[in-house]
Amino acid sequence: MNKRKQTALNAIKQILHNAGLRITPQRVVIYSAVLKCANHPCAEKIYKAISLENPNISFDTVNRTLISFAERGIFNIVEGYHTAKCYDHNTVEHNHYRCVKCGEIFDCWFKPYNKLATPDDIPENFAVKRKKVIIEGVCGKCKKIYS
Amino acid sequence: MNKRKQTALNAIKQILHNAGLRITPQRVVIYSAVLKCANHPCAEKIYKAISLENPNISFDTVNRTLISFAERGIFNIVEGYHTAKCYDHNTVEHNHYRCVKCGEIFDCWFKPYNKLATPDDIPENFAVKRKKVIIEGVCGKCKKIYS
DNA sequence: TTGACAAATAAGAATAACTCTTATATAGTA
DNA sequence: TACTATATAAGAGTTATTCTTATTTGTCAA
Repeated sequence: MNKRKQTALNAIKQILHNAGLRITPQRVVIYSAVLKCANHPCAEKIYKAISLENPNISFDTVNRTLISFAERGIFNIVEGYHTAKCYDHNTVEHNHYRCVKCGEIFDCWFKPYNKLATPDDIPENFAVKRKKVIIEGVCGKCKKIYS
Repeated sequence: MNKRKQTALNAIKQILHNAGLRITPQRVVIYSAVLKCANHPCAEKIYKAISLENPNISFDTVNRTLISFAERGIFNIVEGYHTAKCYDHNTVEHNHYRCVKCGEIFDCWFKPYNKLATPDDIPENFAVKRKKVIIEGVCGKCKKIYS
């Protein structure tokens, strides 16, 4: 293992440790796979991505691991649309574009969306934690198909 | 049937007709049930609400009907969170509060959210249709339970 | 007003995405 | 190193659809 990989491995271990999670080979593999994945993968996608090199990691472990990562804030779950849960390894505040045809998610880094006003009709005793913006539309790929 | 009910029935028939859908007794029942329901019901909830008086309407019909209503803009599907699809009969532009503990949805009628700026990093060829705000937090009920 | 026929429905099977159960294994610490 | 709470694998179970097939029914055109 070269130096860069060693450093990355230590970083992962640190993150798991800080989250109060035991460091298992499965978790290291799953964490790395999500980081490596360009977009917002679901459990199935990660499972497929790792299973060739790690045929002994079960789907259940992938799913459970991703959920526990999300619960501890290591990843976020993308605001969903009744499809499989998708994970976002970038926990810096940002929003999402979403294609209503294919469900593809794109990041939106438009700053003003991070400082939206707080609404004036908050339900009784509702404690606001965060505000998210979803920009719905049709992506370039789907526009071609449907027009 | 009294006059008010007659008028309501005609209104439903008009809506279905305008949407290019055939007027069936099942659709009238399902449409009315969603209107009568206070919050944002899922197919299961509507099925349960109507099945006592209409034991011969199948769950599949309820589900299929709600989806076809949503496809034609009669209802909206609430931006979901990996639970059953929830429907919103109010198609006037508004946003939603969402309890991250129990998933309950509340309407947000804060006007400024209806005129958000268009972001400056729209992906190549992405056609923006609408922008939604989701205000995440913990509802009063759940705050009591978890504290 | 009555056929014709595309659309809609009921019932049950099939599927997708988890979620649980149980037995086994293993990190982390005492 | 031994112990024990955690974590894992494998497979069964659950939830929320979604599909298939046979049957029925709105709607329109004659």
